[in-house]
Amino acid sequence: MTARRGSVPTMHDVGKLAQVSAMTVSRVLKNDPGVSEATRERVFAAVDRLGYRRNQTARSLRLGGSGMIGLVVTNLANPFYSRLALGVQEVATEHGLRVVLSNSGEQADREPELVDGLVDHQVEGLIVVPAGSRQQHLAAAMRHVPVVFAARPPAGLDTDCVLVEDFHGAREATACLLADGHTRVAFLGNPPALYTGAERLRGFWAAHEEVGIEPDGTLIRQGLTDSATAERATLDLLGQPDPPTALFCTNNRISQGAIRALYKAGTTLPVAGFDNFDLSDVLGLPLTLVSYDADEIGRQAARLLVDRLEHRDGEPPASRRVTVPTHVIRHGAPSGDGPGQAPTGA
Amino acid sequence: MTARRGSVPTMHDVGKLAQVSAMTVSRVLKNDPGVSEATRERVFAAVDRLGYRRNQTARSLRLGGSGMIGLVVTNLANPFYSRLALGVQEVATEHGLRVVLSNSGEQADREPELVDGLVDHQVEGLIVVPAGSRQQHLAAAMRHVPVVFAARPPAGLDTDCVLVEDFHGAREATACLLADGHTRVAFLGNPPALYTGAERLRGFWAAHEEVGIEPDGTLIRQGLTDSATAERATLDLLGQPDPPTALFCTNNRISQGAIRALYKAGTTLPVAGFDNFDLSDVLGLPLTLVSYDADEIGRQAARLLVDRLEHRDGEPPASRRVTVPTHVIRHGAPSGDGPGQAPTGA
DNA sequence: CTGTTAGCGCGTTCAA
DNA sequence: TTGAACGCGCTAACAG
Repeated sequence: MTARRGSVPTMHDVGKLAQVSAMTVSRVLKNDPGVSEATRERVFAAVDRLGYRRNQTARSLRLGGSGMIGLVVTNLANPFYSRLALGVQEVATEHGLRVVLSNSGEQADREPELVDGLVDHQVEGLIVVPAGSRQQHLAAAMRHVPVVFAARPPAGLDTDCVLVEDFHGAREATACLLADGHTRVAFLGNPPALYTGAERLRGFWAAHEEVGIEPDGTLIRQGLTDSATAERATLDLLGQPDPPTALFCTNNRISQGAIRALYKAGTTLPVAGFDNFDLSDVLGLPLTLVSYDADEIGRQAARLLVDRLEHRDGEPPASRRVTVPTHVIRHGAPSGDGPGQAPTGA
Repeated sequence: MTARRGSVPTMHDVGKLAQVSAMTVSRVLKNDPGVSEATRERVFAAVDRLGYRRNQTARSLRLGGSGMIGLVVTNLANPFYSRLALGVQEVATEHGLRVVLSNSGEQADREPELVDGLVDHQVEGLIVVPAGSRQQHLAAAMRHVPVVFAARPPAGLDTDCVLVEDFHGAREATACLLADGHTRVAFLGNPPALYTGAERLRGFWAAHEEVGIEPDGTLIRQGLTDSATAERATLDLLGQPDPPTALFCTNNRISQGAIRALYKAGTTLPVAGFDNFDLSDVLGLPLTLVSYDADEIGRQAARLLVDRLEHRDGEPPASRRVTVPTHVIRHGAPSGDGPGQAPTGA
């Protein structure tokens, strides 16, 4: 019952069994109307009997299209990217496309081979969350297939991309803390070389300027890459002579690290951060989160890509930039007005 | 700079530019020793100039192997499965294999087409987390390629599979609650039709038997499918005349739903559950979690598959069943012996 | 309604 | 050291 070697049936085999040519089998399987009902049935019977399945590789070669698109993400273990991947899958499936997924593990140097490999496999297009700022390999890939950027913009490449409102979201969340009277808000950020890191810092800064406060340089920590580094940075900040009274974190992992640090230190501080995460509503902490639909980033990226694939033969449309909106969610401490979530807008 | 239509260069094009035959290009790209250094260089130059990439589809057709394996999971949004997918990726990459990922969304009826589609795409093998108990389509797929089951066992199919210690883990965690003196432990479980659901209930029951307690039927809720249903079930239990004094949850989503219910109800109850999850250590709840390495399930499954692929031509080895170990983690309430995690084995 | 021819891009086999 | 012929499995275009 396991895979029988040397036995994979071909159209020819099916045809022989059904007493027709391979061509007729092809027609039946394609639902070509010009086939008599009698032969149709014979063919289907033979297909069933042999367990025949069309060889999509051969079809791709003949038809010139693999029916696959490639997706490269930086870290599938981050719910953000798995949601993004689901969004891509959803739209791809609607269009009869299969998704080949690669994970760069945030190692920028691994990305080129992943991208090249996907191109070799004849994917018809690519959606990429670029891991680094070097993007020549993506330029090269664009000579073969359309490429859509997700979550981070292209650097000097003319192509579609889907972003979230990084600046706006960071500004808005920071403004919430400032409006609550905080004047010493710490910034816990990912590497500034990353677009999102830079952009969210800009938003943080802008919010301060709007209320006429200069952020204290000693409260700014950048280059945090995961929950553990964020935890250490937070503990460090708490131990400073003049510690912060609130925190702003640029992504979910950093927020979680900061929260863990506060927990271990036995302290509570208002925390704002980019990205919502599981159980954020039951932590009993004053939490201000920049939330958005990660699936939607994937869906939009897939739509842009599909659109380009469908207009392959005409003039390529001008490159587009889509932005997915953010909104701020506030969770209160349980001591506030009850344990429920405090709904909030801007 | 975008994909130039009608321009994808072939080996022939490269050969023309390098003034050799396509065959020689093929040899150069394959690192075939029998090529003069001079021509090698000319060929590589031409490859660079044209941005040539071998057509993997054509190679697959000729060589009879796509270099891809298929992975079907039920819910990529669940960190458990994205970790599993990462584990698969890791091992696949080591062996030069690419992973094509499909998400069944826990809809058992969608699974057959996903599996068939992957087979059509000439994947060399499949790793499947089966969504339902109907598995004929998987039997059919096994006629084409080896199939490894992950997280849930095959039903009447003779093939490899990787499981976690469902029974053992559930028994152990439940035993912890019972050892703490609880006699009314509620069971919040996923559908009993799922192997994991049944198995974990068995473990729950066994732990009770071992201390001579008969579980109260009114405290057993099965068929929970997500965090929301678990939350409702928990609230319902809490409102019963004779409510539970502790909870056992069969997976991460159910645990989270239960925790949310407790939070909303303003109550605290010891919770035990299968699967670890982010921030479980900072909730300040008495939490007993059955933890294990989800990546490892993927890695082991991939190893089993690769092993079969490598022995394709010999007699297929007898089917194997691998089990990934679990261990119990206990987090204390902050009122206990300090806010840190209480490390525990047992 | 059905079959034959040809070729998608590549690599194995054989010959030069 | 290099090239020509052939075929992997399938299907568009043309017979019949």
